[in-house]
Amino acid sequence: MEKVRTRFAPSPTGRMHVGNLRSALYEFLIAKHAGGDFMLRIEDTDQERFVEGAVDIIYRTMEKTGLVHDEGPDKDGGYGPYVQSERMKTGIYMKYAKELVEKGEAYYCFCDKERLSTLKSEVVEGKEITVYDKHCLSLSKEEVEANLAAGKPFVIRQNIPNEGTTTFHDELYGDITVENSELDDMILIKSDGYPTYNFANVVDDHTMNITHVVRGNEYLSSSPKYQRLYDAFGWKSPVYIHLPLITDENHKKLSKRCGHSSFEDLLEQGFLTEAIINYIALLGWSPEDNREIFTLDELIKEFDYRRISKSPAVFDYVKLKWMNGEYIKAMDFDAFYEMALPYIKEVVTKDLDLKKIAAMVKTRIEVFPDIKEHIDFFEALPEYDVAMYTHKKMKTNSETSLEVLTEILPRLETQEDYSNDALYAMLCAYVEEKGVKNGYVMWPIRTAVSGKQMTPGGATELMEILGKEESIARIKKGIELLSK
RNA sequence: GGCUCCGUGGUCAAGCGGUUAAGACAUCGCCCUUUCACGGCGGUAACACGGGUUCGAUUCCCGUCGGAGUCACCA
Repeated sequence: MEKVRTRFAPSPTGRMHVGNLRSALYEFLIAKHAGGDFMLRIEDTDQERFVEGAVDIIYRTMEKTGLVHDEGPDKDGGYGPYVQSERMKTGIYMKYAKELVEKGEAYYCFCDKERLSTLKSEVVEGKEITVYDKHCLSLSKEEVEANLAAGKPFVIRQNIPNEGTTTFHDELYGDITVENSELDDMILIKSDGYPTYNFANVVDDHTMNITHVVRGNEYLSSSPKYQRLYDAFGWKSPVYIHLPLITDENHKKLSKRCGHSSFEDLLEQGFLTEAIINYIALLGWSPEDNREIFTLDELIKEFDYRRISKSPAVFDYVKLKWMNGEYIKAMDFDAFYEMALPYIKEVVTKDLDLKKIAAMVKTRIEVFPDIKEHIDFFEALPEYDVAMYTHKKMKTNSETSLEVLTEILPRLETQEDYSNDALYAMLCAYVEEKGVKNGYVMWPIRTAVSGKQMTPGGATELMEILGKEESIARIKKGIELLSK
């Protein structure tokens, strides 16, 4: 069996779209699962859309996610160049386009924008749809030569007959057949001499020996044209695997507008790379068992592309957050601390034990920015309502709280050891003396010390971090509030 | 609009002719608890519809409806 070769072929036009990243992931997994090679090719044939720095984003993303390529612009494997603009300089696309012209499978077209605009078109949903009328196909060889000699701008179009049908096979979707009359004579070589994506893609995939073409579902409808290209050249077509679309909550193709459509967006929002990869692996694919948490290596082992689903998948931000939380909980503390520190420092400037704060918060957050709302009270006691002292289950209210706080204050003042354990023991002794439930005492103290409904730890844990002086000040403040 | 694809709970999904139709997220309730969270337990919730084929359809076929994608000198 020949070695499996897949490729990730992004265009450097900006951020790494989640859909693209998933394509890269699946391409990587399909190759690696089969012990094959995964290749990176840069498709920069559109000079207008090229964005400076976008190639770096691609490299950075691949490295960060662990999708290491075996071949690429930076790693020659004998099939280079791996950047289409460089490949173009070798004349490869023009050479093959001319071969097609020779065969009558393509032809020169000199129609300008003006003539094209006179073609009958139809406006559907705000989009103008025109079909080229094969006008230049009737040009004689002499006319073509003359136009060329005169330096007239031209494009080369694929020649698709109006009769018959074209069929291609997709591993997931099966055989797909369309009427040739539905297929437009698409442009292969643009007037600037660059190949279109459609053409460069086919030529490159073949010449670079790609065995499995894995791409988004949006290419399904243009695949018959690619198939005709392979047939016209007499090339063996690759195995096609079209991936189901990833949509937003409205079931529309994921777009920048939703705010989390790119890998970088997600990173900025505090997600872990591993969690993102794990999550998107499960968007459109499922393992044989019910497992959901996978490392990249585990995915390589389990990934059977025949289990990729056919229907589109909604990108569920909530579930991603849950998964990210799972990863955070499983994280090594030091690694977590390093990542959490900037978020902690954003709200805590006082000289407190940040490690302890980090440890408290680790199991309670889903994404790093969640940290802020959990710990902001450490910096300064927020304004709070005395109603917070009332808790049905703890059987507490303003009166009982006032009593507890006033009774406990002297003990806190004489208490030397402000460690969690010591404070807890001290309070428990008080609880026993009074013959009440733990919460009856802990609740008002925790409230007074934090001023919050929700905190990342219990009363004594908070006091340990806040320290004696601040804890007492806050208890006094609580007494003051409750006395009113 | 033409063409193509898709159609199991709100979401991701298992299922591949006979099942009490898994599991996860979300949601709800209970328990635990130094509040919340975590954790544990439990609940609500789905085969789009109509015809076939079959002893038997979520599963196969056809149609309807619904959704999406695509129709560029963008990829």
